Amino acid sequence: MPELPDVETMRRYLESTSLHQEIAGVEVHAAGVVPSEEVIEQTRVKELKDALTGRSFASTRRHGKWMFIALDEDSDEFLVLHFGMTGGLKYFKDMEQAPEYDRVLFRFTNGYQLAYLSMRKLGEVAVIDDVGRFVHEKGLGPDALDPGFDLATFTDAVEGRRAMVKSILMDQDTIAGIGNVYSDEILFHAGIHPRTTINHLGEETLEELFHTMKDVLKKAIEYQAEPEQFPESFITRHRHDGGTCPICGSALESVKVSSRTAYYCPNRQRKKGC
DNA sequence: CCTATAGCCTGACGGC
DNA sequence: TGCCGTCAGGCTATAG
Repeated sequence: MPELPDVETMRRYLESTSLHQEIAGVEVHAAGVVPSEEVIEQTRVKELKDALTGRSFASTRRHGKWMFIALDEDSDEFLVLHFGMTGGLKYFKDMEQAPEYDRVLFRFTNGYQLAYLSMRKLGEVAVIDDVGRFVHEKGLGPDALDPGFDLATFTDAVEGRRAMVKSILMDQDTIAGIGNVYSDEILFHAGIHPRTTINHLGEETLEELFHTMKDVLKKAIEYQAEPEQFPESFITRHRHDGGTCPICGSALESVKVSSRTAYYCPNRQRKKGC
């Protein structure tokens, strides 16, 4: 689930539910998501609780697949969330409504609580004091939907590189926010075979790829990153064994790229060069 | 620079 | 039904 459109949807969900309420307490049900060596695990959990209790969520930001939540209006401290492959958020009141796999629970004084869920515990919950530095230290590239991330920046970033185009799209150091599913969706609409090496794309195709990337991500956000709501022309709901192209009806094929399974339409996505 | 692989963690699914 | 292998929308570290 959690690629850029999903995280953006969750960010909006958090904004519409959880801002400006005092945090009464924090429960960590699975310390695994609070990064630490085992010996200092309890210390890190305590740090998280101490940093949040009595504060409130003031505003949110997102960079790629990372969400940042400001603690109080003029604080430099941020709660940072990453959702791994199976993470999510749920705001609820009664414990009967508690979701499965709630790893960290932020309890508000109004009796409601926000749960950070992660079935596979592959995400991360931490408190940081400088978003810019955090993004820099992670080596993240520009957020895919940042208006400042324009065509020229994109072509500069891939200039001289010869990796497969799907690998480039998924490389968080190059562009932050795109994962396996949306790279497939983007390449499908751009008509590019996932194993095409990027140096074999002509200038025009590269430009089309860039605009398609922006369009697909924006469109997915419009539909709250819910594949069931996506237009029929999207490949996401069809990207499984036995799936067919929603446009031409061809049987979809799959191939490994960066150890991930890429689904594509062999008719509409011709390998270009290489 | 690039690819492939393993590992983290848990659950779903298919085959026998 | 149970057991086993494989795979899954993430990221990192490592080797070649």
